[in-house]
Amino acid sequence: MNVKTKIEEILGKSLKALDIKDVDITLEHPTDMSHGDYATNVAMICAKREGKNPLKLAEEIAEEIRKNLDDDIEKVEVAGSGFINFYLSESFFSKSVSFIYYSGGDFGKNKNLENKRVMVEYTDPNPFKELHAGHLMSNSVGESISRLIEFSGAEVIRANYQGDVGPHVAKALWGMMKKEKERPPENSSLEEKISFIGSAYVEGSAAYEKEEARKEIDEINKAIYEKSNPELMKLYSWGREASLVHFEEIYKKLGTSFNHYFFESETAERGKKIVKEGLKKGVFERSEEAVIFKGEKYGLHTRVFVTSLGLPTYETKDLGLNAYKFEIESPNLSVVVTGNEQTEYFKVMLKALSLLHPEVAEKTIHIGHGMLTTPEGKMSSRKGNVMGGGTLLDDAESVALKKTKEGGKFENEEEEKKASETIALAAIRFTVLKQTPGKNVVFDFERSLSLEGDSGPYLQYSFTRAASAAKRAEDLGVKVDESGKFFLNTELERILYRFPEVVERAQKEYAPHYVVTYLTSTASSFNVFYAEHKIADPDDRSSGYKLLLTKSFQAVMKNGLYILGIGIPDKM
RNA sequence: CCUCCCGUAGUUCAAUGGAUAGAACGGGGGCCUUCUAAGCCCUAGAUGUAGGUUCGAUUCCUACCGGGAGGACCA
Repeated sequence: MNVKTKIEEILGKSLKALDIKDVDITLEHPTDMSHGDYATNVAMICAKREGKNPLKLAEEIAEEIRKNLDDDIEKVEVAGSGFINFYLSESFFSKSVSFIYYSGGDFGKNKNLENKRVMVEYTDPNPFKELHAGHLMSNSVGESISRLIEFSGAEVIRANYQGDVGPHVAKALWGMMKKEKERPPENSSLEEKISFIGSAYVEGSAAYEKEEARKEIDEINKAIYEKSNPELMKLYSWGREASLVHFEEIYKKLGTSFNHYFFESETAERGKKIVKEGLKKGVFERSEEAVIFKGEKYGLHTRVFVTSLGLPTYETKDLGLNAYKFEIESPNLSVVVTGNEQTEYFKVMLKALSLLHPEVAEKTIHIGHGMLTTPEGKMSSRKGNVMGGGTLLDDAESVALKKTKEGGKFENEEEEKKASETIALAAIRFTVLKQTPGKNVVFDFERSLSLEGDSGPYLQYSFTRAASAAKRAEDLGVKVDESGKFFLNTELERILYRFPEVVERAQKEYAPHYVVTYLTSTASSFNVFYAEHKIADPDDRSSGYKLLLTKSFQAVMKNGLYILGIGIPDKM
C-alpha cells in the first residue's frame, strides 16, 4: 500500500473516532516542503459545522491521528490557520529510494485501467496538404496520452485518421492540373513532389475563394468520391501516395507507430448509412436540399451532414469513423485528440451520434489541444504561411547539432547526429507538453529551440549527468548501499516517491503537463544534489547510498521521459 | 449578433478553494585544479477591471474590458 492511501486511512479512522462524518478527505503536498510532505485541510472545512475553532479542532484530530501512527510517519503537526501536516520519516524515504531502484521500469505504473482496451486517435494529417507544426502538437499530445494510458495498465490501439477525400483534395488536384507542366518527374525527390502538391493546394484554395474555379473544383470533388474519371484518379493516386510516404518519414522521426490508419474515403459510406437511419428516426432533417442536424435543440448549433450536392461532409464521415472503430476493435474507450478548434464541432457530432448509437458515443471522448500560433497570429495552410512539421524538426536538429558539436563529447559523427535528433525532438515535445492542454501555444522559434533552462534538453542533460556520475562511482568500486543509514535529507529524496501519484493524475485528467512540471522540479532537485554532493567518492561511507539515490533518480526520469515521448541521448 | 476557451513578473508557462502566488528566459551579481557549467547559488519583478459567495478566491458566480476559436453546405 502506498503511503498516501495509508495516511488517508488513518485520517478517515481518526475522523470516525471523533464522530466527524461526510467529509471529502483531501491530501495535498504543501508547496513548501518545510510544511511537511502531506497536508490536509479537513479541520478548516469542518470547523464551522462542528461549531469549533479550526485550530482547536485540528489539534483534536491531530491528537487522534497520533494514536495510529506507524514507522513511515515521523510526526503530525498543526500549523497555519488549521492545516494538519504530516512529516514522513527517514526510514520511509530510505525505503522508497530502494523500492524505486528495484522497481526500475515499472515504477510509476498503476492498474487503474487493467484489462481495458483504449483507442487513441491523433496526428490526423491530410494527404495533399502539408503536415504542419500543428500536427506535431497533436502527435505529441496523443502519444503522451497513449503512454499514460499504457502506464495505467491498458492496451492502447493507436489510430491515425487521414482525410484523403473532400474539398481540400479537389483544390489541390485542381492546382496540380493547372500546373501539370511543373509536376516533378517520378525520379525526383519526395521533397519536390510534396512542395509541388503544397503550392497546388494554395493555388486551388485561392481560386475557390474567388469563385473563378469553384464549379470545376466542386466537380473534381464529386468525381473523386465516385472514382468516375480514370485520368483524374491517376493524378489522385500519385499525390496521395507521395503524401503518405512523406508522413511515414515524419512518424518515424517522431518515434510513433500506428496500429490503424483510417481514411475518409472508407468512412463516408458508413457515415451515410447512419445519416439515412437518422433521417428516418427524425434525428436529422432536410433543409434547402441538404441534410442537417439541429443542434440548437441541445444548446449547440446546426451543422450540415450532407451537402445539397449530396456529398457527405466531415460530420458524416466522423459518424462513420467513430462507429467503425467500435466495429473492428470494440475498445472500452475511444479517445480522439485534435486541435480545440474542433471542440464545438465535436460536441454536435457526438450529440447526433448519441441519439443513434449511444453505446458508441458514451465511450468516445474528445481532447482538444491548444492551437499553435506564431507571435504574429494563427497559421493557416490556406494562406500558405504554415510552419511545416518536417521543416520544424530539421531546424531544431541543426540548432541541437551545433550545440552538440560545441560540447565535443562525440567522436563518431553519426552518433552525434543521432543524439542531436533526440535532443531536438525533446525540445519540441517539451514546449508542446509543458502547458495545460487546451491552451494555445505561442510558438516562439528562438525560445522553443533554446536548449537551456526549463526544457526537454535540461531533463535529458540531468539524466545524462546522473548516468555518468553513477558509472564513475561503479568504476571506482562503489556498490549500491541500501542499509538506510545515510539519509541526506535532500529535496531529491523527498520528491522521488511522488512520481506514481503524478502519473495517475495526469492520466485521469489527460494532462501530460503534470508530468513535465514534476520532472522539471525533480531534475532541478537532482542538480542541486549533484552540486552539493560528490557521488563517486570511494572514501565516503555514504557513497553507496548516493549511488542508489542517483540510480533511483534515473529510473524516475527514464519512465517520465518515456511518457512524454522524449528519448535519452548517450551523452550531451 | 450568439456560443465556447483564455487574461498571472518585461517574455513564455505553473499553482487538485488554502499557508509567503512557483519556475524558466531576459536584467544585475557570484561559482569550474574535484563525477558533464546544456549546471548551481544570490538578486529585482506579476493575479485585466468592478462587484459577489466563502473562515479563506489566481481558482467558483455576475457584469465589463481585452485576446483566440467556432457558428448551413470547409476540415
